[in-house]
Amino acid sequence: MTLEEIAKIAGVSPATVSRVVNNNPRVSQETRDHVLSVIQEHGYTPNEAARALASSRSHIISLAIPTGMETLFSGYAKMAEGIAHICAKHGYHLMISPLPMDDLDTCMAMLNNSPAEAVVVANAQCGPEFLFRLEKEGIPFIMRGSNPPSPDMVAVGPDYVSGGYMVARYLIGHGRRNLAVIGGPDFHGGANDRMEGFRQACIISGIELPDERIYRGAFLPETGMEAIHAWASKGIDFDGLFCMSDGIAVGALEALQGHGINVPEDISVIGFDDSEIATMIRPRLTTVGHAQQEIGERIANLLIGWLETGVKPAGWAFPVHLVERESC
Amino acid sequence: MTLEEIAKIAGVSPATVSRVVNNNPRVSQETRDHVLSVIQEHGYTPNEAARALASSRSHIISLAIPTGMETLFSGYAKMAEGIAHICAKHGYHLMISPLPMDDLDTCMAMLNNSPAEAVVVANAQCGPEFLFRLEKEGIPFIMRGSNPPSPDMVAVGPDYVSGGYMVARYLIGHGRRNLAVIGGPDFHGGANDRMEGFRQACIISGIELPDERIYRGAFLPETGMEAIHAWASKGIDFDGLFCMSDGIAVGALEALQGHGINVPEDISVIGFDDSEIATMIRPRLTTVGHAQQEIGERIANLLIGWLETGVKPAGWAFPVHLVERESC
DNA sequence: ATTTATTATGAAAGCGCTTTCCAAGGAGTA
DNA sequence: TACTCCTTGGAAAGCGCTTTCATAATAAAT
Repeated sequence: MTLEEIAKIAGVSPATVSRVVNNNPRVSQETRDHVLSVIQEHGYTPNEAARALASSRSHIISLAIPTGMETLFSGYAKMAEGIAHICAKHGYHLMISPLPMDDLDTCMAMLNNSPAEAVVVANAQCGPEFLFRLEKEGIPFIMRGSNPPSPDMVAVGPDYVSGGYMVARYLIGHGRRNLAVIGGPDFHGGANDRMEGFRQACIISGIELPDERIYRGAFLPETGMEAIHAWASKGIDFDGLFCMSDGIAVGALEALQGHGINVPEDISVIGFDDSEIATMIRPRLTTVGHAQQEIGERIANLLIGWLETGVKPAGWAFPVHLVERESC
Repeated sequence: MTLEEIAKIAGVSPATVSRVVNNNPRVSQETRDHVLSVIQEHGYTPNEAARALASSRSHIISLAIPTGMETLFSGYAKMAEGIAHICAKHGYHLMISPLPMDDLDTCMAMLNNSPAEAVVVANAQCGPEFLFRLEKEGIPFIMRGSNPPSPDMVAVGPDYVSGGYMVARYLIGHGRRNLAVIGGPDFHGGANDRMEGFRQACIISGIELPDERIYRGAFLPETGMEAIHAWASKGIDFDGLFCMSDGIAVGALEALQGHGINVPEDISVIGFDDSEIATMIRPRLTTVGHAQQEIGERIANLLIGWLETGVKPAGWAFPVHLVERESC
């Protein structure tokens, strides 16, 4: 079934059918209903390729993720579903593009070879150069995260600053005074945001946070273990620990156990992300949750709006919430 | 830059450029090199939409996953990356389509509205009806898994039968004689395969496996807990437990602890999938691993081959391996 | 030298849709 | 009545590529 055939059957021109299909108002209600019924009856589905060619709009959004980071990707699964959900609703499609972030030229080539007309960057893991390249090439994109490298990039993600703030206040509320932090990479905007919020809360509460009790590394269990061991060997003491990801917390918890330290008796530990593992380890991890799927939905809505209207939207920070479990 | 412009610059016809771009052998090496250099110099990228329209080949593969099963989806992340990787290599693209599996008509409509020309079904979780629909509509597809509902569907996945076999033998090798199994849904081919292999090993080893020690449910921690509690309340005893997924094992382990049973001292527990949690829980879970990414790559290669040659490939079962950790 | 098989290239007709431009008719206005 | 304005619908020109068919050129066979 092609548009033209439908036109013939309905006794109208192809232009009219196209208008009906695309909700163009320049058709009388009468004609519209008639065409619609013919379409219904004959089960017509527009050819996406033809539509894309004629309108130079592919209706395809690409989700860029760094290759080799399966774990990260799986963390973004809920977001992906949120995006896909909204896409489907608006007749868009979600494509996933694992990109070798260490080779930006290849990345751009892959993106250019793809039919996607916009991209959501799912990792602040990659440095900012990638984002600058996207901007330079004029590809509409939204980054999932906060703290974009340039103020006119649009970022949508959890409100990490208040996340960090919340954690510190909670720890302090539990009587902890000697706080420590194990965080993500230095260049990671989200990690820096969490740090900032955490610091603010410390200042407000009149609590010191010496640099030696801050350890930055990857968002992985290994980093957690490293940090604990490093501190232990230097005899650095603390009673409240903020791990910037649940993965880090898993490692930290294990190392702590190894050193015969009890959680939550001796020290309180808080993670971040409220991922699945949080309920699977012992003690169950107190952590900070954010609405992954909702974020995905917002990103998709914003991006689609941008594509349709041509006006770049503003970013958005989603509130986060503390999930109390057993590690504090 | 369009093909036509390249043709003009190179002083050849559009047809020739097209042939060069598509590796059509009907071009002399000389011409080919020349055109290629012009393309290189001017940075030409073919328009995917036009190509799709003219050839009615979108080069897009859809990964169908059931909506709302984020956890499952995340489990398939590595596979997705494998697929995407091979796709990229062959100029294909991977689209993800969360489908409401409870409404097959909607599923098919969504698939038909998408530009995908083939699909990989990532969940044996959905009943077989979906697969039959795909077959009826003549959409090329490969299911990830084993034991397809119809013999002429192509399935690619881990060799679950030998996985189950391996587990039983291992348990028995550890001196366990009273075996028990907590498994996935009855309609799940993969679960049934594991069961079959497990049974075979029992028979060969002359070990009884009474039905009361087999509990089937979802692939979730809850199922593991239910099973343990059910058995405990009935006073059913066992010393070797096979959980058909790591998730189930997590629940079982927890329930076991709740009943004051020690693992691995009192009973040995083996999971399945070698997912991330396996190393994060205590005791670290002995489990069965399979090459997720490799499976994805194979699926993609097979599907692309099918698309290019038109001949339906044969399915494939990947060997699995036992990962020894602390729960046995 | 003539015919036949081969190979390399171009011309041109679409693929199925969108969109601009134009025409016709009806309503509103002077 | 003559004029302008607005609404609805059609005609037709592409969008950028693929692919069939024809043709020219070259090689092989007779």
